[in-house]
Amino acid sequence: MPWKGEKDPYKIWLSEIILQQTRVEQGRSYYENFIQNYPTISQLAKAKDEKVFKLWEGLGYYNRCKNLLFTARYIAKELNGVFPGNYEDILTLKGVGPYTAAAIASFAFNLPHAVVDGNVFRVLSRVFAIDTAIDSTAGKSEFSILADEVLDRKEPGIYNQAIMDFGATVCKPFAPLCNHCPLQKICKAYLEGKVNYLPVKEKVLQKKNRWFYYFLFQHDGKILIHQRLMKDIWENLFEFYLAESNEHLHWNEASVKEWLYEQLGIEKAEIVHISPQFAQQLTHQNVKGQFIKVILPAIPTTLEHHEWLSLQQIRQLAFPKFINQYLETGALQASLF
DNA sequence: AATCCGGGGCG
DNA sequence: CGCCCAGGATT
Repeated sequence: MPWKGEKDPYKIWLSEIILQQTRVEQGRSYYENFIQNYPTISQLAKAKDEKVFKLWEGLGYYNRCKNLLFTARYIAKELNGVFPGNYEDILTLKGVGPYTAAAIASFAFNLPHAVVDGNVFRVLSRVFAIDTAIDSTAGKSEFSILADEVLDRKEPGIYNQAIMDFGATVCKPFAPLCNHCPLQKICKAYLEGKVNYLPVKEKVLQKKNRWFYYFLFQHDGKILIHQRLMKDIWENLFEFYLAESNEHLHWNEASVKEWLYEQLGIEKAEIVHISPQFAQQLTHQNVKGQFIKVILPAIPTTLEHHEWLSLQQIRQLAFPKFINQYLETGALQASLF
């Protein structure tokens, strides 16, 4: 990893935020782009929200990006640009929880705080054959205490890196390399034949189905754009005019015109195109939908206080992948539609 | 304590 | 298709 052996708390913090629930190979290029654009925390603090979100586009969990900016500005202004140097103060930073605080404290300042991430849960649950659910409050507490007990207090940074590397490459979720494992003789799960049953999780997550029908309203060379600011998926990202449904709707020119009239009072509209179905799987919901291009000769009163942007302005904005899938088909050319 | 937040990779 | 990923915030 490019940040291995790194001692700059800014770079460690940035990489750890990027790597929350994110594979190293997925986050690497994002990390490099951020460091190239913002080599120091004060430069990140001065950045415009829109540019930072554009850099984060596609990485997911967009509140990480919001908190990243907030914390950069907090450190730049309130702490004179000096990154906090102890676990308790690091933990107070927005977007920084127990894992990230321990990672920064141990990697940057060699302080004795044990990281407990998905790798550590897995390694400890197997080596000690603990079947307490890792997603329960009791489990989090039990594994944190155990992780602290087995931490190497002389080299906490190296130890933390090592146990996570070990979990990622040897003690893997599926098909772990028990045959070559140096802990074979002391691993309780291996000795008891329980490796494939650990760690234990108790919660099963439910998936919802949602149908997103996006109207690309064009008027006078501009398109209606909306920023998602509600507590929902894709917070702070941009989108077109959204009609959401909890069921599959079948659109044709007549049903679109009827919908436009009944919902928005639009009488004159040219239905240019109705896209095929698009879909995206999220961790906790399935999003399906279509995109409908509409040219409006006049802006209806119901759409007056929305933002209308040119293609050039739209290209600067960060969109969810669901929309980018559609845009990548070449749906928005220079001549619009 | 329960629920929510993305997107990618892998078997 | 289900699970997991160098987790955290909110309610």
